[in-house]
Amino acid sequence: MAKRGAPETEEHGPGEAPRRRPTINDIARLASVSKKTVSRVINASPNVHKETRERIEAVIAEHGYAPDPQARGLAFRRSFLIGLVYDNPNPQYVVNMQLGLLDGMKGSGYELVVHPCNRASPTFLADLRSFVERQKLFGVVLTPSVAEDEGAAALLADIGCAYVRVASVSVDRPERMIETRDRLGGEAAAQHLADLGHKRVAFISGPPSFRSSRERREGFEAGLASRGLTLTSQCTKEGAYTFESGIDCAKALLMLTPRPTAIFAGNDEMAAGVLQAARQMGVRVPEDLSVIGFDDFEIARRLWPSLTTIRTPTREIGRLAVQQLMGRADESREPKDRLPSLVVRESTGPAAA
Amino acid sequence: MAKRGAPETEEHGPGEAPRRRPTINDIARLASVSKKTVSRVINASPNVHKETRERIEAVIAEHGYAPDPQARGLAFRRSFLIGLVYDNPNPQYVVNMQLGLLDGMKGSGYELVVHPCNRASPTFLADLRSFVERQKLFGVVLTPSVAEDEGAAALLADIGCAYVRVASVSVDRPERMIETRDRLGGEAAAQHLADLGHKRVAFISGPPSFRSSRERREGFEAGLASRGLTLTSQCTKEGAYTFESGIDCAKALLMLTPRPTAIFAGNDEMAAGVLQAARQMGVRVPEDLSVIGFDDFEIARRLWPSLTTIRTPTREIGRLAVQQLMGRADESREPKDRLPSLVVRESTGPAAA
DNA sequence: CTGAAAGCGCTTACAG
DNA sequence: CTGAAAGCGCTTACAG
Repeated sequence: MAKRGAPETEEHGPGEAPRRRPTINDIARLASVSKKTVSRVINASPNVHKETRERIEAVIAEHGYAPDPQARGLAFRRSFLIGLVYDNPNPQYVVNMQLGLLDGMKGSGYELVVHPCNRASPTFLADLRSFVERQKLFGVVLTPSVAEDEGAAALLADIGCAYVRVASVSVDRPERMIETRDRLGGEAAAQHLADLGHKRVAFISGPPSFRSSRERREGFEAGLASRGLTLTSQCTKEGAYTFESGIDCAKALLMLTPRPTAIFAGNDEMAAGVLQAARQMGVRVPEDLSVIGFDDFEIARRLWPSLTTIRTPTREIGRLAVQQLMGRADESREPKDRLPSLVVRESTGPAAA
Repeated sequence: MAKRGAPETEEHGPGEAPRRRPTINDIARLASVSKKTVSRVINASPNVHKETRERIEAVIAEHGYAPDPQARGLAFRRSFLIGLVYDNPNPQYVVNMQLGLLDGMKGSGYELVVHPCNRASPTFLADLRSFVERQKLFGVVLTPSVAEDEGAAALLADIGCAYVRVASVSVDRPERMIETRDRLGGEAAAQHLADLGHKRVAFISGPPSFRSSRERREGFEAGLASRGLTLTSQCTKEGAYTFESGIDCAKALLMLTPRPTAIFAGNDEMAAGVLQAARQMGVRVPEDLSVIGFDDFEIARRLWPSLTTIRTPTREIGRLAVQQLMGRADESREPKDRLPSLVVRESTGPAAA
């Protein structure tokens, strides 16, 4: 390999063997204290004389000392790893969530370990258990739908693993929850369509295994009700949060007489399917049909017409979730930042006369 | 929390306190050997009497013993963590790669730690270094474009961290490379278009920071040349692997006179942009224009018309990369499984007369 | 406020 | 083929 580009390192000059990283013993010796006192500084114990602390901190900084998480973990009987446990098939969701978690963990010394899972697998709980116990995880963040799994939560509580569940509505103690309040998004969708004069509106739900399916529907119904409208059972179809299910449900809805003038799809993927079905059936969007999605993932801007949707701040939610897990919840932020909000684009318009 | 759904555990019956996990000392005592001998069994040392080994293995199985990776790591001076270092902005790529890595790591006792990075950041190498050194990673997998960064590779080599680079062409020693051979995909795209009778073909490349941009172009040119066609500089635009850049480049190409009858976009994202631009300019696909992408991510099937593209087996590539990193490369598989291949859908058709 | 001893659960280096 | 001792780099429990 080319030596060009090899980084200069502080650890060793040219020709010297790489010096090993300093340990707590090195720092103790250099600061003329016991390693226990260095340990107190590392762990921010209040019982250290101010001058002693400053001396030790100076030595630590000078030598770029960082405690070994493995040794620390062995003594603490837990690791400095945080697990992301997920079963959401949407890559955009997963990546946004990961980025949010990493945002919140930045500088904390923790690392993120990913654990996709399958609630339907017979070894689901056993796998989760061995993942958490073997690595002695500091804690895990659970996202939908596995966040709504009582078996998983009970297992974690049972083995004493800290966790935070991200879900559309509270299903656990407050310190173990981040609520995304999808219901509010459903309401906003309904009100947007009502404001555009739509009366015959339809809804395509996600699968019942996701609590968000229900919350989005109930929010939508509540929003319609606030404008004197109702969602008929004929105009309600159960999808699966997939593109294909969006197509199928939309085809059924577009064959109704009279045809609905607007469809609220439970997520952007299904909304993309609705647009596809409309195109195939010669239904113009938004002239003949308004379409609204949920998520505001990248696909929303790529669709044609571009998709009116409900934005969910997934990355921000992820940041909040880990911070809460690490006990560093940052209360200063506007809670508004984490609520679903309407994004109007081209796929919605006034109801046809 | 509801106790319903709490998993039954072998570790403790009702009312009992949870028993701690067995350690190497427990196994040694139960098998009437020293812990060193248990250690030999754990580490598959050949120097253990067959009967001794079997006795120990039975005790291990009976008690569900699994060595503590932290303690093992402390003694080994390295962890059982594998890092995924990436800067590819495409969520589908990242998730597919992660799934592939996890496939390959399944049952190995290693865990996957994710590390997105930014080559343009001034702290890029320092961040990578501290990530690897602090966690004493077993090794890392690098994916494009960071896989092509000589500074990163040199740093890892310097600090003695094993790594495997996933790139379109070999840029390192064979044991440190997984080649995706994107050039072959470019060739297949060219031959498909040539077979359909296209003569005036255009290309939208990715950014120069990705080696794949060049490989896909060179493959395309080679494929055209094999059919007596050439790619003119007028018909070559530099995009950025983004939807928006696909739109911009396609608009420029579609204003040429004579207009190209086919466009090969360097990835599916840009191909989506080409379809968008064509729609806006009233150019029909595939009647007036054939479009072909690269990747075969989910978006390809959702576009309208659905996208002809080059499939890249990202998940399989990921599986191979970690196995190679762990020294368990599985040579039995057909190498064919990992090559790019043409997927014909609706966006390509015969050249207009 | 500070430290010496013992221990976390493994492995290495050395004996036998 | 097997084991007793020492050590990996930290923390806990106990003294002072």
